[in-house]
Amino acid sequence: MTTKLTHGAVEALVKGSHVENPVLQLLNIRQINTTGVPRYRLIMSDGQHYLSSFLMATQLNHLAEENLLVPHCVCLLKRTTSNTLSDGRHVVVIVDMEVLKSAEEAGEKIGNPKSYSTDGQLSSPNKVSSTTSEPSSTSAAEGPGPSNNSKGWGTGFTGKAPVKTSPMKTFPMKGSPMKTSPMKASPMMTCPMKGSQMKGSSMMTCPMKGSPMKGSSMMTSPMKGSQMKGSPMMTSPMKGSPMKGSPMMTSPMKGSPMKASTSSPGSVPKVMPIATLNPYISKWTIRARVTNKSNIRNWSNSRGEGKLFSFEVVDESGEIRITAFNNEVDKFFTLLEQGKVYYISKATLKVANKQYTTLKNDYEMTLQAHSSIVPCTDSPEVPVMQCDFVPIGELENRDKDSIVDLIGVCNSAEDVSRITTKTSREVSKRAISLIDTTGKVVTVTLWGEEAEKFDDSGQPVVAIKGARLSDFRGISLSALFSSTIMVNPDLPEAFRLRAWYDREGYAVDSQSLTETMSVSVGSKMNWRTLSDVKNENMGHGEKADYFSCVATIVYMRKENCLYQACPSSDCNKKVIDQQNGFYRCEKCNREFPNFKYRLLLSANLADFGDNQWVTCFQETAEVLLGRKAEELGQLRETDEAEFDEVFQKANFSTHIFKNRVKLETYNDESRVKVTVMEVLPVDHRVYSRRLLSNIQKLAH
DNA sequence: CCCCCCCC
Repeated sequence: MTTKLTHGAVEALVKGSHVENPVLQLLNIRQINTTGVPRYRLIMSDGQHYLSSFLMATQLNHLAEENLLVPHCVCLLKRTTSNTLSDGRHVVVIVDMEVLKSAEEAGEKIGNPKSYSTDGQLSSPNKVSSTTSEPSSTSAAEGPGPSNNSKGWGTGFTGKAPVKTSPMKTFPMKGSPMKTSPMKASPMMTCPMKGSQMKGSSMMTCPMKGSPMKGSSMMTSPMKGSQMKGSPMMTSPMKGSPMKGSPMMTSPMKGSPMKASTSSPGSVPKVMPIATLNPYISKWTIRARVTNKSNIRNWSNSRGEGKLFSFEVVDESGEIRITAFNNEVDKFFTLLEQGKVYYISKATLKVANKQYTTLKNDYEMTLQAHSSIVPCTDSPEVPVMQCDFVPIGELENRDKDSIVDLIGVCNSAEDVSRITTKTSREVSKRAISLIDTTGKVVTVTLWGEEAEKFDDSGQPVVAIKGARLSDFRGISLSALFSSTIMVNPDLPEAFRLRAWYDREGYAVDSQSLTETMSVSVGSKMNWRTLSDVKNENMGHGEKADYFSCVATIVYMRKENCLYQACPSSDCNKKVIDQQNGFYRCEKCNREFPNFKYRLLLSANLADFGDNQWVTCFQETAEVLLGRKAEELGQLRETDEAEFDEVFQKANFSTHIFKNRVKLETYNDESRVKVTVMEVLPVDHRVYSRRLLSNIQKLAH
């Protein structure tokens, strides 16, 4: 059975008319650059027409690399954008697609497609290329792969064609709308809505309305800093947001209208999608919204010194980071406002260092002296931000140090505190706790002004773009300088979360990925059952092992639990009663008229599966028995019934035990010795789901 | 050309 292609789709895609999930056949694929991140240009056919000007967004490169994009395969184009290069040529950027039928299954070229002319001036789709771009039977039969021919159709996109559009003039600095001092660290510097103009914003239904969030102050809203005056209908922080519910806001992959993003002809420049930019295209203009503008920072290193700032921009196709240095800082810093849209051209593209980038773009941009940035006043369709939220329950599967976008309801937050860093800097920090529909909770640390200004009242929805995953206390996150923190953002995810939390989420038996609060201060819990300790041969290694368990004391040897120790403050050696009123310490080689009582308690701990003898020294034994060693020593001498009572009371009590386990050998006999390092109360915050599920998981 | 991202 032959596959039905979507006739007319090529034309529709080029013109930017809406066409729902068109099915096209790949006739050829070619890598158009030989260095850097590969970019692929495709010839696609709808059975009637073919067009060679399909450009694949790099996030789809895996399809080519996995050899799925073999000529004649049939593809479902789930998301595209149509654009016109500055020389007038049309490009269809494939942002998302899937292969419906392999080349093998599809068999051969479907129909007898003719070349689709993309421009009145162009008689063929390959004006800029050699004949290799024709999907003749021979070339179409070629498999994918980089072209060795530097003059092949791959060069067609490198901007060698004449440019019709006149370059933009650099926007003058005077009369800059920036009101705050550039150097002032505003708390809203990371908020996408900062400084956004509310005027003329159309009302939109606000899913947040009537939710408990209404009690949250405007101070925590991403709308903070917006010019709200003259918006009398504003009843909710979310309402009237210029974010306009763009479906592309959070997921570039779904629901994009396939509307041409080219501007109307005239003085406005032709605009290219960010996703199509690469260092091999020399002439381009993007129209994009500033989403995350940094402060100006100075640097000084062996290579020199200077100042810089960076910002991120987003359009419907993608996002990119842009950095300005020195003179360009002076030129552009005040011009660029968070949340506003600009035409940007003539900056330098370079490969982004993935180590530092939080954005989904293989490239980043550096502004140059001749770069042009011009405000775009009317562009509501430009999305506000792109987030790729990772469910909190998914975080366990992500690598340490990876950068993630996160959204959740802030169900609790620490107070802000001041800490001193290793480099003796003082900084504010605040840990907040986020929960989402996975029922998992994670702690995120906010820093600096983000920490100071954060308001958790009303249990707001918090979205964080670009937080770093850490393995501290299990799993936790830290906001970065480059993170964007949005409180009650106008995002579909936020509305869903709000509804979920208010309906049921507030009551779910949540499970924290981050070890919290009283337990495990400074160290990670390594939960084990007592049978695990044996089964895993814990302590048999060269170094001791440490584990934590929840267990019940089932027996304590009260005989010999106390000994008479050297009274020297740093010596706990057992002393010898000289029977003359003096006590001798062999270690100190001294006799003392007194001694101190020390505890050395052997106890048998049990959990549901096993039991284990452990040793508790002074501090831990005192916690278990609820008495000081000295007290117990006196009691044993004066009131044996009361002394017994202490043990009776402590027996069958349940605690969290943090233990050290090590194989010890004496007299050729090896046995595992478990020493209790710390005894903690069974705190329901910890001894809840996580612990139980871990124990259950570990038990089987 | 930066790339600091802190603390328990």
